[in-house]
Amino acid sequence: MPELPEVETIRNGLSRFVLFKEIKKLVLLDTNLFKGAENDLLKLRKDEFSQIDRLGKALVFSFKKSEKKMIIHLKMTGQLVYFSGKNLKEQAMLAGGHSEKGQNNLDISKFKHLRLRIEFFDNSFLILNDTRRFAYLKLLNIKEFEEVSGKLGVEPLSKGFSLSYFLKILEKRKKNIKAFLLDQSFVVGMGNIYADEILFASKLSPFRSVDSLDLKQKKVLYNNIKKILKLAIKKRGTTFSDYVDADGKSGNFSSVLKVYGRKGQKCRSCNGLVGKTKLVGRGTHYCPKCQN
DNA sequence: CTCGTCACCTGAGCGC
DNA sequence: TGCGCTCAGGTGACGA
Ligand SMILES: [Zn+2]
Repeated sequence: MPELPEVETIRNGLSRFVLFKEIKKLVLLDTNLFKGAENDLLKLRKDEFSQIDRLGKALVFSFKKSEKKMIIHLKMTGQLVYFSGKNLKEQAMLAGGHSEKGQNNLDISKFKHLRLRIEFFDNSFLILNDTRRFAYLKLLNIKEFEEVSGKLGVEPLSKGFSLSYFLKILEKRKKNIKAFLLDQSFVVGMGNIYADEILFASKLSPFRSVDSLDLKQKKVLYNNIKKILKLAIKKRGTTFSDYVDADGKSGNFSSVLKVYGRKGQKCRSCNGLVGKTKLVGRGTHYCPKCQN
């Protein structure tokens, strides 16, 4: 899935294209995506998206008329792609999700796993493509939305994520440190890539438990969570090497990756090799020499 | 509480 | 070519 920096990049991209455009219809192409009543989707006709927010790794669409919130979680392979509707081959705009190799020519025929199409009256449209079909769309009323958001941890780039708060949630826990970073009920937004990168930057072994960290290490970890996520957002995510935004800029964090996906390659900080193991159910990349 | 495992799905890559 | 296996950016349920 896109992790926090990717979702933030998607949010920014989409906000430039789909806000305050009159919605024609939402065409559900895979009932796996949305389990609610399809009639609720039809009710959005002639409404408009008024705002797009990010909640952890999910996108939250608000409407001009409807009180409901539309939540889209892209999970592992979901993509949101905007098409202007004028020239399918040239004016498509990858506004989100993982880009795949050879996908820089965004002809719609390249998207083989369409799950949703949101059509606007000006003939532009947004598609949701998702190979593995883990992505979901939910339409929630305010109460349901607050229930969902209430279960999530703090936003790491918000004011609420203070050092003292971080130290507090680390207290009295024996959880594995990587499992802690991945657990969305403590701090949202980190996934497998950034957890590995943040632990490397902090010179902390992914095998450590939370209660083994001293104060200095906790501070370093805290600072790196913010630093790495901010840098990744600045680079517009790890998975956007083919992405070109409205200004024609492309960017990617993948060139900055230190350990993720670099098994067997030379560590960027020492002369050792990047190792890989399975930890808390996930492939985990680390440098055994640099991280203790 | 914390961990491991499985499930949800599909496709890519690799060894044979 | 094809088969079987492992792996993949996420998350939730279940049992030890
Ligand atoms: Zn190293």
